[in-house]
Amino acid sequence: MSAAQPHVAILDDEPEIRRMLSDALEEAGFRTTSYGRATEFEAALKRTAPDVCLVDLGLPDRDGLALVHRLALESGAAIIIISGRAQVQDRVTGLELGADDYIIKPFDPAEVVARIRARLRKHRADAGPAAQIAHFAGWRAYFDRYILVDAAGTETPFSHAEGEVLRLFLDAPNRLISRAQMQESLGGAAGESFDRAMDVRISRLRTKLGEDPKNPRLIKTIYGAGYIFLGEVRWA
Amino acid sequence: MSAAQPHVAILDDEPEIRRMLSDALEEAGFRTTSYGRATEFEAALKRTAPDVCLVDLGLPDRDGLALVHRLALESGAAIIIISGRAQVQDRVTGLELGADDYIIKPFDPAEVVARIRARLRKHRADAGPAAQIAHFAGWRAYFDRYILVDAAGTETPFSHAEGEVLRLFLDAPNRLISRAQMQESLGGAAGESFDRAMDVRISRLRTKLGEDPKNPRLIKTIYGAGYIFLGEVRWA
DNA sequence: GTTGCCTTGTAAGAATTCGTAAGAATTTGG
DNA sequence: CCAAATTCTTACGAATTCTTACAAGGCAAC
Repeated sequence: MSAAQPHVAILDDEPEIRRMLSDALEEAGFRTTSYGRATEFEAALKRTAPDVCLVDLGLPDRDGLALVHRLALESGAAIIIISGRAQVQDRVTGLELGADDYIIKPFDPAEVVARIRARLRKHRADAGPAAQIAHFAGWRAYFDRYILVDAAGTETPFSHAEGEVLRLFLDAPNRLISRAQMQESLGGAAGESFDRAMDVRISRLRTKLGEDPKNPRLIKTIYGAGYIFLGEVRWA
Repeated sequence: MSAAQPHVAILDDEPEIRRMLSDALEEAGFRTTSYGRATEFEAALKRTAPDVCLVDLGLPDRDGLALVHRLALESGAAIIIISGRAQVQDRVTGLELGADDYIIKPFDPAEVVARIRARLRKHRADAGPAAQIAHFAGWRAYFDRYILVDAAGTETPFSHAEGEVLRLFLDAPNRLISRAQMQESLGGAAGESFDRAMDVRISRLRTKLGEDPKNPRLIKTIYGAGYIFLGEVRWA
């Protein structure tokens, strides 16, 4: 896969549609090349290897499905069919022949972008799942390694239970989280375990974050309502 | 990925739809498990790792999109949303949150099958033919010769049982693997053999990898949840 | 066939994690 | 300022997991 700007190749015989797609895709941060005929397209494939191919089936100069089939076998790119043929049978055969997705005309460019992103994301994820790291208030939380790192670089391990609470906070900073919400998000089954278990989890988490019990700066208690995590959080 | 029969997990609150999907999928050669509630589904995920998850967004007991998001981060499975909400915006957010595909109700089972196949096909193609050599954290593991080689070139043999565990880890690095999942992937028969056998395998593997028991850097224990293998893995 | 080495599972004691209980501290309302 | 409710923290115990030790089984060399 190309580095920063994934390359999307567009094959459609209608210039308007090519234009619409390339505009939307470039705005979304992709590099695009467009072709109106299958022969041009195939010639270009010999020079460059796009990450994604958007192929319209209704081509004047070649059978679209055959082209898709060849692409699927020979190219490593993700192949997305765009077609006016909306029958289920069309979609099934397109997918069976090797397409990775099938979008029906008329389409919304936003959905095309989202589907392309989904394909690329999975591609990348297979190489190695993105590390889940959160930065906040001088801390870094590595959820895959279960450690906290402070500004000085000191590592502090945290347990799974503590990590669940921390993740909940970091996913919704500066927002009140009621005790009931926590129970539901974490404990799973409702109302079983003792309320105090949650307190203890939070208490232990606060200790590891070096909070002053008298004056917590990160995890604040809202008496009678719940908790709130203060600070700016950046996920990487 | 599981061997011959890929495993598809179905989460939908309507029994009729579950039935229709599982029938179609099993006829197509998949193994299926069905769940009507998110809690059941999540509990099952701790025991087994499906290859594909079909998730209905209209769940009674949990926010479907939040569930999809968590799945995308924590599970290696392909995630396909099935939903009655047909707006483009719904589809875009679903895909942005980590879904690999979005199918609108009412759907044709044949298309669902085709889309699942498309996901699995790409998955497998990326994985390529079973590689025999893995590089990670300065080590090289030669699975065909049952040998570990460290950065200095020193060779350490490992046994078949140890190799099974190691391969499981290297196939899904930086991802939590529950004890139950390991049993299913390795032990074959469910629940018979003593739990401790797995511990001992891991313990021996850790020893060969020169792990510090107090502070393991490669194979981490997540109390009550399972194990996680840390590091970048490259197969050759 | 026997010996010896290697692999694997089982058992038992040690260590870690997490939930519970109980007393202390804090906040709210009057 | 006092009483009641809520929350915090410490200590303890149950459950889970780690490691070491030992025994059973397999395989190769002799």
